[in-house]
Amino acid sequence: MERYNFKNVEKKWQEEWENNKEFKTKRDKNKKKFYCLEMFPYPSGKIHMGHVRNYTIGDVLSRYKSLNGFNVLHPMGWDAFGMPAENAAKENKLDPKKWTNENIKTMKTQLKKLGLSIDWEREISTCSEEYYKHQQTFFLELLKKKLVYRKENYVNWDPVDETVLANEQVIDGKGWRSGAIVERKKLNQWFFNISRFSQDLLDGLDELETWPNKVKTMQKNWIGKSYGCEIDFKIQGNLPIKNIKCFTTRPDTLFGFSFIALSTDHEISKYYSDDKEFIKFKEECSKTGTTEEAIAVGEKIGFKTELEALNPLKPDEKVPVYFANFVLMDYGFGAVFGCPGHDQRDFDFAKKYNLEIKTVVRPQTENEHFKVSSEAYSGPGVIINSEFLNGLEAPTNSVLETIKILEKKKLGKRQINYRLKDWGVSRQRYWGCPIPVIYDRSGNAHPVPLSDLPVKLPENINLNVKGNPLDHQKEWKEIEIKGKKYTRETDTLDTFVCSSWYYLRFCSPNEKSYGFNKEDIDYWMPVDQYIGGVEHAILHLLYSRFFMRAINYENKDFNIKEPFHSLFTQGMVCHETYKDEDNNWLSPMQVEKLKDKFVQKGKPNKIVKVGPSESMSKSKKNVIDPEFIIENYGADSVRLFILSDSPPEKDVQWSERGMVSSYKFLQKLWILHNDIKNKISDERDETFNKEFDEFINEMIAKISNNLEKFNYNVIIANLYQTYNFFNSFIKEHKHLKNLKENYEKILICFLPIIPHFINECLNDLSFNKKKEWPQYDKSFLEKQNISFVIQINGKKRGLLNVKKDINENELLEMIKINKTMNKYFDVSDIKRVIFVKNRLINILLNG
RNA sequence: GGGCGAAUGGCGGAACUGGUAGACGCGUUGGACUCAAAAUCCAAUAGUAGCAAUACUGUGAGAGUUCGAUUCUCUCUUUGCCCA
Repeated sequence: MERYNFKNVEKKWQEEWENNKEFKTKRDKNKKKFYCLEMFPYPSGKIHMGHVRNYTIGDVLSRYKSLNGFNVLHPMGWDAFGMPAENAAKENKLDPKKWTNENIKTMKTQLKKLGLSIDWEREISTCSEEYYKHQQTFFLELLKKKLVYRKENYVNWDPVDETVLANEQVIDGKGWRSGAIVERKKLNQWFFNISRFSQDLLDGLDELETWPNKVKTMQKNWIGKSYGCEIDFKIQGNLPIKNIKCFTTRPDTLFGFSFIALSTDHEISKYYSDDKEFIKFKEECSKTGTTEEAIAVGEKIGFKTELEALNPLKPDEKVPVYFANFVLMDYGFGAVFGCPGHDQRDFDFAKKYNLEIKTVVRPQTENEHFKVSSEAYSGPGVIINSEFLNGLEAPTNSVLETIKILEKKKLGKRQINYRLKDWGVSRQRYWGCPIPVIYDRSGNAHPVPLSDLPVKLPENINLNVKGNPLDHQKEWKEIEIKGKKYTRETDTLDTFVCSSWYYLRFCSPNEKSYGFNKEDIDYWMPVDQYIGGVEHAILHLLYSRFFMRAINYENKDFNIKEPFHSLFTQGMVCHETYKDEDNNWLSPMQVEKLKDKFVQKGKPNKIVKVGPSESMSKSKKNVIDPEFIIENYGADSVRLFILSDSPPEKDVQWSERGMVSSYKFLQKLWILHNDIKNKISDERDETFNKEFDEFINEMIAKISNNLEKFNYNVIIANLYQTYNFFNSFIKEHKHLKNLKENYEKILICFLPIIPHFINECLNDLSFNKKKEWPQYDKSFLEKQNISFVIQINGKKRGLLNVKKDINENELLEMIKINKTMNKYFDVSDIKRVIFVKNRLINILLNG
């Protein structure tokens, strides 16, 4: 027998699969389809362990489904536009396209070495013209449906890099690259009208039964539906302003009203456009970021107007009106009524400007003399100091009641508000999908004619310029159509747009005329199982759900709303972190363990500080290179290990030891396989052994069940159990009936996990039937003898091996005469007996 | 501050609808093989007491429901994630 040579075996089967086009998928109406999709990777250079885990999980499922007779679609592609390419290209004076395509090539080779059952003929790349051409068509369709529009909006602006930053690129109010203090800047940008579907996106969540609740809750909170009230405040003062509309979720605290705060963009600001103080104030405001957190944490500042507002419920009461930096124009009407007693932001503001702080809600545990002191009270309670609202339960009844009163008096009306804002898709960057719009001389936007699509990205351009490189491309930017001069839109689309519909493209990767083909979509969609990281729980998944609705909108042909039927979010791959004496990060490759301490490799006196295990990241150097691991241990070993230690939805700890033991286990399995093979060929005069058949059938049932439930770590335990069973039981029994048949069945059970190894074993047994998921025989699951649990007073006192379906009396008689049992009790003391058929008996005694 | 989840040996984790807690792996210990080590194989491994049979304790803490709770309910502690 030869040692198991994973290098030869894996190479052999990967070539075989490729040559036979084993995973090529075609539409087939006679077969049930299964669309398994993992979130496609960003081609950053090399694959990382997170990819290995994600794609192994998907591969196990795909292979399992196809063994079960499904027509499985399991594609792969590249989320290929985006900043890293542009930044890398800038730094190394490269072409982003070339950089990206080279990375794709490398990563594809690496993924293939994992032995994934992917239909590579469907490979797509979002930065290819064939892909973004269709995306531009979609953009124009949405424009036509008025789901895309242009408006001025604030962005995080890095004044040094002259670029827009996403919220997560703003760290402590500074640009992540330049370190410059980020400003608020107004820019004209394109928006997708996602908020039009707020309610529908919320309702749709209920249908997604097989999504993790966690993700659904996150989306729900993100959409942020709130019931509230629009209140019309009467205004007095020397400006031609009669009233100001505010939105509030807490109209019940109106008696605690002590100011109105306006966004600096509120229409009233036009009366102050020449006021130097106001201009200065507005500048000051623009220094606070636009995130909700920045606003909550930042200092609240205000600018007092000459206006006064009247309390609608108490018309003799007048309060000041301010402009304030914590009010944004996007929320409500850009105006809020301030109730410092019960809102922390209002409280901070009132303290600063010495405004009255009234207490109008008391906690249940306090009496009506309760007074808000050091901070606002925003919890539930009872309304006080509010005349006719006193005693109402807040915020439940009190809100409804107040709205009723306001509506009756025509001072306000009930309103629903959503936190979800429209999706700004303009990015001032080169490496993205060009927005297919041109502007005439007066600045009006026009769609690029469909026949002129795609609007291609210019190549070989200088990226080392300030701002958007496309802005500097005169010959690209300025065009002439029918003698009229236009300029192109130089912003490109957010890369989230690309990933919002790629799952449709996989169904028809070669369709030339449109982004997808109707028949393909009808057959393949929706994605049956989507697998990816929980970090995309909100944006990517919400945008994809929006995109389906947007295509669906006013389109009778297209009836799928939810793109992903089931969702599975896998955990991260973690590793300990290491630092040297000077707090520089060290990679695991630079560290070794000497007895119980960690030192730098080859330097026994250089002690290494061991930090907590964290998600693998380049910045902390706690990464393990999958290619290196595959090279040394083989794909099957890696697949086995990455699934074995933790449930897929939880974080997994990378461990060198665990990896090695998975590798060794395969070696042991190969030895066992050869023993069994010899035995099969030796077999004469076969005897039937029930225990053997029972084990196999039970195991198949367990594995099937565990596969359906994503308990992949338990399947590895099942594999070890199976190994142990064969290793002892089979060796002791010479002539077993069904040995070959049962062994083949159980091999197929593990094929999804370690496909190369299992294929090799089956091949070695000259297995040439169609590979199908084994069915188990239920009759073997019901055992004839049962290990009955005997409890006395609820305490387990022993086990009794008895025949199946034994009745209470029979069993009790057996216990009474059983020496090890009857010493625990006196028959006359039996008070009550609880009997659970085929499982347990509990004898309760007096005293 | 709000929402959601989690807590089981030295470690990662099993446990079907409330019914034998700790499957399986790692680690550790002992043994075999070896001049020795590595590798491999065998055995033990929740804790306490005991040579042992066995007994008692035990699923973050405390209560409750139940013949019986890791599982259900309530309170608390710690912790993770998301939002603020």
